[in-house]
Parts: sequence; C-alpha cells; structure tokens
Amino acid sequence: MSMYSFKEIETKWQEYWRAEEVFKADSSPDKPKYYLLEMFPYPSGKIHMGHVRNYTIGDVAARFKIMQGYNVLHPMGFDAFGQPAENAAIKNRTKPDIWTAKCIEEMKQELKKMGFSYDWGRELATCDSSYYHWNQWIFLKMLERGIAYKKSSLVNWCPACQTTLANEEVVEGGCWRCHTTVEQKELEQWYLKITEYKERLLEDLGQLKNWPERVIAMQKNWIGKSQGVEIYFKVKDSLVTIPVFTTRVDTIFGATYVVLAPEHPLVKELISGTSQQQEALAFIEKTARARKSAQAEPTKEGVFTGRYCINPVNKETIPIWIADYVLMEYGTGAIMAVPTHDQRDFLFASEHGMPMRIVIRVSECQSVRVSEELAEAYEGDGVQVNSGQFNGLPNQEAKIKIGEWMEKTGIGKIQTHWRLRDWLISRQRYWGTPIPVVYCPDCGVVPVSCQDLPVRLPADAPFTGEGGSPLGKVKEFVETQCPKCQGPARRETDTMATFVDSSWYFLRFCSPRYTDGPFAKDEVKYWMPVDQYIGGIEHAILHLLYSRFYTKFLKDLGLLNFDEPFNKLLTQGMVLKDGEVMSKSKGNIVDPDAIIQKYGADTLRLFILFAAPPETELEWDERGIEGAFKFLNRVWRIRDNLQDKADPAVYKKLHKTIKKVTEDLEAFKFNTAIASMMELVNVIYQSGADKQVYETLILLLCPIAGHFAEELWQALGNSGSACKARWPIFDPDLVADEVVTIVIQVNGKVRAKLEVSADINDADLKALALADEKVASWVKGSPPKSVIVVPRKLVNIVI
RNA sequence: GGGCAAGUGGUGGAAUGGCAUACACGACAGACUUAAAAUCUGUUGGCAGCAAUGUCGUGAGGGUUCAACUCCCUCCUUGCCCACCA
Repeated sequence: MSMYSFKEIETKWQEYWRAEEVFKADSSPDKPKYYLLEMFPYPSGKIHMGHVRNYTIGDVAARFKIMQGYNVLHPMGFDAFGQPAENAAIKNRTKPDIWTAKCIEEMKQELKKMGFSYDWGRELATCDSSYYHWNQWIFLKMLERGIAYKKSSLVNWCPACQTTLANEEVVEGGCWRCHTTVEQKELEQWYLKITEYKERLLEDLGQLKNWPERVIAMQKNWIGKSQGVEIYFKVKDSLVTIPVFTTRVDTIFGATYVVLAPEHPLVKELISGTSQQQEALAFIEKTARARKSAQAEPTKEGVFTGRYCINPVNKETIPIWIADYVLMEYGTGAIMAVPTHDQRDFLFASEHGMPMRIVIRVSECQSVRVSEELAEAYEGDGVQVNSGQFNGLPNQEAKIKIGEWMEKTGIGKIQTHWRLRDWLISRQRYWGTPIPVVYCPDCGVVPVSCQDLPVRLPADAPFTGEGGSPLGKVKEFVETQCPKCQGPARRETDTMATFVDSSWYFLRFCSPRYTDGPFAKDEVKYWMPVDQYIGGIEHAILHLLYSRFYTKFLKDLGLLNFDEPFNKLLTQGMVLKDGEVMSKSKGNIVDPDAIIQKYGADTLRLFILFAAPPETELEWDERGIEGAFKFLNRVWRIRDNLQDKADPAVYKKLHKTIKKVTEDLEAFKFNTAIASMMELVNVIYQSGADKQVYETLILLLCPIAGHFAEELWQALGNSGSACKARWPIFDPDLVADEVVTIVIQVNGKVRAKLEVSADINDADLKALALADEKVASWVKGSPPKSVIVVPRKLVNIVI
C-alpha cells in the first residue's frame, strides 16, 4: 500500500510535461483549434489566490479540450511594464529591467508548481524590445491614419511627485503614493482616437453572445450613447448663440433659465460689461480652484451672468446663469434648466428662487396646477401641457415631434452625444514603451521611421522619484537626429500607458517570435479569435474595450479578418477570507505556495474549483482544503482493493458520472462535476471497483488533478500521458434508467412514491397512482378534479 | 441618482417550473486502537411525537400555475460598476 506523496509526484510530472513538450501547440489545419487564454499577470514575483483561481479554471478547460481531441493553444506571458518596477528602482536602487526579470523568474516558478498546461515556448514579456517594437509599430500606423494624435488637456498632476497620474491612481482626490492632493494641469499629451470607433464598439457588443450580460452593460454604459437635440438659444442684445444639449426636448417649454459651465468659452464675453461681472469672475475663480481637486463634492452653487436669452420655442426671455453643476466635458457645456422635470435643476432653482413651470403631467386633468406644490421634479412620462401646439401629446411622442419640428425650423438639431473620450496614453515615466516620435526645431513632430524601430529604452536612468520623467535626464536617449532633415532633434520622453501593451498581446501569442510584423497573418488566421478568455471583472471596461478597439483598428489595416477578439468571456469571482477580499493591507492573505507545500497543487486546484462556481465569490476555508485532500487520498486508496469485475450498478453509476462530468466541464460547472465524482467514489466504497472503472475515474479527474491522474494512470500500467488519453465516452444504454421513481402528489404535496418501469404509459401510471393506498387515504373517495401526469417524473392528483 | 448581481441548513453550496437542502465542511455516535491521530460506517433544517407520521420552511409581502428557490409585481438587505452625463 503506497502513500499519496504529492511532492514527489508533482515534481516528477511537471518535469515530464516539460521534457516531453506535452503542451506544445502547433497550428495544424486538420484538427479543430481551441485558443484558451487567461489574462496575463503583472509580474509581482508572487502569485496570489486570485491568480490561482483564474489560471486553474483556464487550465482545467484547456486540459479538457486537449483530451477531447482539440488542438489547444494555451499560452502564458507577462504584462511587465509599469509603475512598481520604477518604485522599486527608487526605493532599492535596483534597475527596473533586472528587478522585473527576477520577478518574472520567481512568478514562473510558482506557476510551474501549479502544474498549468502552458506552452512555455510561447512565453512573452511586454518589456522585451522584441515585443514593444510592435507596440511602436502599431502606434506609427495609428499616427499615419490620424488615430494617434497630440493635444493639450487637463490631466491629474501630483505636485509632490512631479508626475501625471492615471485616473485609477487618484485615490480619494489624492496621490496614491504620497496622498498629496492631486491637481489638474494643462499638458500636451498623446491620445488614441478610440472615439472614431465608438459606433462599432457599441454595435458589435451585439456579436458577443457569450459574454456576461453585466460586462456588456458596463461597456455600453462607458461608451454612453445618448440621443437628444442641440437647441440654439439666442442671447438678447447680442449676436451670440448658446447651443444646449438635452435628451429631454419634450420639456423645452418648461425651460426657465440656461446654465453654462464655469469654463465655458462664451462666459467671459457674456459677463463683460454687465453689473454682475465682478461677482461672476469671483465665482469662476473659486470653482476653478475647487475643481482642481479631482473628486470635488457636488454642489449647487451658481451666479447670474447679468444676461438673458430667448427660449426659441415660446420667445420667452430667460436668465443665463453660471453654475458648477454643469460640466464642460459633456454635451455642449451648457444646459437648459427645467426645474419641474429635472431633479438637479429643481434643487438649484429652489436654492436660487428661480421660476418653475410644469409641462408634463401624468394625465391632463391632474390637479397639481402650480409649481410651488412640487416637492421634487417629476422625471417620469406623461402628457404635454403648457407646450403650445404639442399640448395633449404623450411626452415620448412629443419628444420625436418636437425634434423634427426644430430641425425643420432651424431652432435645433437632432444629435447624439457620447460619454466615451479619447484615450490618453502619455505617461511621464521610464518603465514603458517609448513613444517613437522626435521633435525637430525645423520639421516639428516627426515619427521615427519603421526601419529604425524599436526605439529602445536606455538601460539606466536616474530614479529619484521627483522632477518628472527619468527619461528626460538621459542625454544619450533624448538627443538624436531628425529622421527628416538629419539635424539635431529631441526624442519624446513620454512612454505609453501599460494598457497599450495588453491591447494586442493575444495576437502576439499566435507567433511570439515573428520578426517581420506584430504577428504572422496565417498563424493569427488559424488561432484567432480566442475561443475562451478568462479574467477578473475589474478589467470589464478598460482592458476589454481597448483590446476590442485595437482589433478593429488592425482589421482596418487589413491585418485581421474578424471584428471581435474574444468569443467567450468568463469573469471569475474574487477570493475572500472572512468575508473580505484578500489584500496585503488587510493582512488576510493566504499564500498559495504554503498550501502547495502542505497539501500539493492538485489539492489546491480541487478545492478552489469545488468551493464555489467560477463566477461567484469564493470564501477561503482551510477545512475545505483538508476535505479536498481527503478526497484525493480516498481515490488513491481505491487501487488497493480492485476487483476483477465490478457490480453492474457501479458501471451504471460510472457512465452517469461520465455524462454529468462531461456536461459540467463543458459549462464550467466544476463544483458539481467534482460533486458527481465524489458520489461515484462513495458508490465504489460501498460496492467496489475494477480496473476499468478506476481508470475511467482517473481520466475524469485528469483535467482537475493532473499530476495525481498521471501517477495513477502510469501505476495502472498505461504508457504515455494521461492528459493525452481520450476523454471517456458514456454508454447511453447504461445511462438510461429502466426503473424510475415517480412522485405522487395530492394537491401539490408529496404523499407517496412509486417505483415503476421507465416506459410505462400515462394511463397506467395514473391508475397505479390512484390505486396507491397512501394516496387513497388522502383522496378519501372523492373523485379527483384533475390528474396531471408528467412522464417519468410525477403524478399530481387535484381534489 | 442610474445599471448589474446576489439573498437557500451551524458553514461553502446543489436544484432554473415537478421529491428543497445533492456534494462537502462542521457536529454527534459507532467500529478499529492501550490511547490518540488517520481510516471506515451511520445520524444531522425547525417544531410536535416513543414511533409511523404530521406540519412549517429558500430575505419580506402579493400574483400567475395542478405545481414556484425557480416566472411576474412591490419592497428590504448586501456586494460590484458608473455617476452633477443634461
């Protein structure tokens, strides 16, 4: 009787898989392909439970597909540029490249200890010049087509660190590193014109039938298409016109004032010379300061400009205000205020004593007549009142009619506004892809030519943590020749945001060593799109949106022949401890490596799959992991008591288990797949198993507990790798029951059960049910009102 | 404020119109053992009952149905995402 010595077994098989290149993928046109991808990690040096869960889910799916005969591509790499390497450089005086290489090495060792089925021959790291070369190449193509461009804009700026911050790096209005209040600063920055693709990004969401609903909803929200009307308000005694955007044109007759954002370009002109000028200027100055801190609380402050404009639908003269509840970034930066039908306008109007007029009522005879009776704005649907020729129309209908009428008369224009902004990719940082552009005093902004790529990061730079980009201080990097006139020029010292790196890595995996372009077209044609993508919900918007954008751009370049990169998407839930997310700051981290040491990788994999379905949160439970370990040991010991020929009932259970496990793995229902295998093991402990039953069980376990299965597969005298064996097929005859249990209900309550032949007809079943003595005692001779018979399941007698 | 998801035994969870609580953890009991651990075998939703059995029970309330954890409506709670977005 041997022990289940997981340490030896796991090392042995990991070495075997490596030496035999078991998981090496090659494109082969005669086999169905399956590209399984998990979101690649930032190489922090240690894997955490989130990684373990993400990659275990993917690994089981990959191994299952291999056994089913698919040609599987399952690669792994590292999203290796980014802030932490630079922070480490500042803190420990290490070089970012050396620090990152060390982290990758350590992380790879941990991933290997989990026994994941990666084709390590395809490993890539985004910080390799052979990778970021093509980042730069794609950027140049975007520049050529006007998709990459430079403009001046407000960005988050930490005055202490002297650097810009991404929105994600602003925590409660302060710098995530030093907590200094973040300011808004005007800077020239590089952008990618993702807005050029907004229509397609929105529309093609419809193609993503196998994406979670909520991810689709989040992307829709983020793109933020809203249809409305731009209305022109003429300023009284002036040639100026104020365009206003609204999605509620049906409320236009209730507009009692107009509001501009304090930064609106027309504001200065409007207030000049009015009695309100000083007050207005002071207000603008004050809000500008308040708005500098990124997360200012909403307020309802504002000031009258001293000017009036004309409501074009009823020629009413209404005042123009400036208020900080209007945002310059959305719409036209100006709104028409309808206090009766917009809650924000209502609050502002109440505060400042502005008039209100109801223009939509639930019904025409509704008794509320004067606006003073309103406690809040009515934002729902109803019938138009006080609305000129549109009175009496349902407001949804009026919305369309008024829009059309405005177009015809030139009062306004039907328009669509979007929330999506262009993507700011400039970072004043060292550890990222250099933006391949040169500034020449004579020729201006000149792209580096494709032949001269990659623009390499200098090996060293001064990392002080203050005073802007370290790259700017590396003379050999900055000083260069203009590609156009050969005169002296300066290189761009900004680098690209790391989200750029991860926006196309799934394409690079198809031909990671290709040198003539970002990827080999035929390899991409064979492998793409990704059949199954797996990762955290935190990437539901940014990474997935950027990857979709890149795919569409590369399609337009003629390099791809599909619109969407990821066919199916699974977002796995988080791993919790004591009801909270595992995090360093909470100090509730469970180190996967410690669990591997104590129980082995197969036990860890089994537990993490068994404890919860993949999409829901998973509560870490040390006792649960012992249960998983006990189960593997229980399976291990079956080998000591194999019979010559197992009981037919065991075979029946076996084939039912094959069916259930196959269906469940297909649907990523790992927890119930494992439960059904546990049931089979319980039956085996009752009735015994033979070699064939045992071998089949081992194969069913193989995708989940790979090392364990290999060892037993070999011990049973098989040659070759279990994970290359054919996936078991169930016998339909053995799965079908010849006797079924029928539930007999009286008035919907279970009163009896009958064992009957599976092919009994409904009439016989009904007769049998009525004849049952327990049933008779409930029916008590009264004739049943009706009897419902569900074949093979139940009979319900209604009395 | 808007959107989405979830709410089931002591615990993780199963059942997506047809036996509520599969499987596991924990707990309790028995076997083995000098003893413990490990292992194996049972029992394990509440209430009433010696028992057979009855009855209640899936966040709350209503509805549809012969039948509802499941579908519909209203509400509560929790989590996530977005948010002065006009």
